[in-house]
Amino acid sequence: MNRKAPVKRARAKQKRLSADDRRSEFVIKATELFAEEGFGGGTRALARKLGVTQPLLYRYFPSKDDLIKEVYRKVYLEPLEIGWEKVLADRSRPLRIRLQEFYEVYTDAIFNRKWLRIYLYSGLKGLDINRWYVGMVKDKILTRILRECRHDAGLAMQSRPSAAELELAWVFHGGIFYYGVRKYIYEAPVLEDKARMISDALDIFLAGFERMAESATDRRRAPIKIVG
Amino acid sequence: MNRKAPVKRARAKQKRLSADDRRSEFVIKATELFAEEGFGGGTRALARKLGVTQPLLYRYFPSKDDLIKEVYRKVYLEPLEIGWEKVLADRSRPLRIRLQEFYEVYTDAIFNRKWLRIYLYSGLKGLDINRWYVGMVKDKILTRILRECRHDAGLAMQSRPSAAELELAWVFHGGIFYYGVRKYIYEAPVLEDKARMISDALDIFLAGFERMAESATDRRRAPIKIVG
DNA sequence: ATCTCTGGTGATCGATCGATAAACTGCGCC
DNA sequence: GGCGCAGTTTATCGATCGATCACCAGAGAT
Repeated sequence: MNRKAPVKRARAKQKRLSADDRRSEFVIKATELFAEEGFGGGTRALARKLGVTQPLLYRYFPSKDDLIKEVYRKVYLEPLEIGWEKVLADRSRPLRIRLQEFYEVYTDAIFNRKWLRIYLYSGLKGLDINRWYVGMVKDKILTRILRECRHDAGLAMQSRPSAAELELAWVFHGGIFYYGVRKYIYEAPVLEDKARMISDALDIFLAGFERMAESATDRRRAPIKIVG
Repeated sequence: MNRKAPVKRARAKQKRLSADDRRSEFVIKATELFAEEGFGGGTRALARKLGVTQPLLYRYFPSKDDLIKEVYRKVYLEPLEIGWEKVLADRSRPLRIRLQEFYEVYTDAIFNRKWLRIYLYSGLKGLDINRWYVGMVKDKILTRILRECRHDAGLAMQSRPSAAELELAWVFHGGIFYYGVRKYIYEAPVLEDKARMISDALDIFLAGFERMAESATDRRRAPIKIVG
């Protein structure tokens, strides 16, 4: 056998990229792959998506875990790039409008198959970054929303929201989040008008907050008991 | 080499079980394993949990996939065994009480690490059984709740709830569901009093439903589009 | 034209995966 | 008390996984 034949390489395309480009291409395609297959997705499948061979991955990342960490970083930090802090805090505009705009922008950022699946997969792994993100939502979004609500209702300011208030905000926030899960994870039919969904959810949240604020001032809430 | 030495077996315990017992033990332990590791969890790790060897699995299940299917069946069908249909429909009791009791019982059934994790893992796989469950929640729970709400508010009965109403119910339901996810998946601190959380969520849902019902009587809403 | 640096490949290793076949062992039955 | 079957193990296969190594090739500098 002539093993020395200079096999004229019929490679589809010799894709010679700069190190930075190749590296970020790895992260992008890895995000897509892991979003679909979970983090158990293979490095060979990933290389195939790039049109390169598998060992090349290890020129850019010491291990698969390091690649995964980069995927986390990118996914979790992406939605934070929108400056929604100011949207919520800008008291020159009506609270209702601010909340509506914030949730429209926020859900625009995270309601897509890729983000939601990576988020759920990493949540199931119980990673620190996931806990950090949940804490961030609590501190930077829900606490801020509650502060604005209290201000809007003319209530006394307090450094930290009560546990019940916070839970109210979480249930509201979670309800909206679950809309994205139903649409992009379960692929179930949903009310197509997302803005309308947010608007309706806001209606009942704000009404509920006012009710709770009122009842908290005059009478103590009677505990609910269920017998049966 | 004396390869025929009758090695007196020092097995910890010869656990000789009946076929039925062994089989259900496989399903139980597989549920625990897959809940923690995902369905990528290995058959050897599963066997180790049972204190048996790995090939034994294949005496009871043709393949790992068949075992997984049994896990699905068990997990998805378990919460259905409570007869919550009657709890919701029993009009001799106040609606508010019925809803409170239903959600307390329902969440007692599904708010645990095992159930929620299996549910999320299988949801990410996009299986038919998951779609079936979501459809079941819609038809058997949310639609029924809305029907009872309409009846309670003295509104005209309609065979199927409007898309906006359904979405309202979904956001409410999802908000409660997300409480379980936060507690058992993210292991984040939550308001410990689950009944109180349900009660508060119900307050704002019912108030929101009434508001929507009122506004629907005087002015017409724009038509809503549903997309699969 | 050649040297060199670096992006990229081919071959392969050890571990682990799901699955199979054959041997063994303990319990119930006659 | 020995037979037989059902429950279990030992050994092993082929595929696939992440990772490593030596080598190749193409673009820019000289």
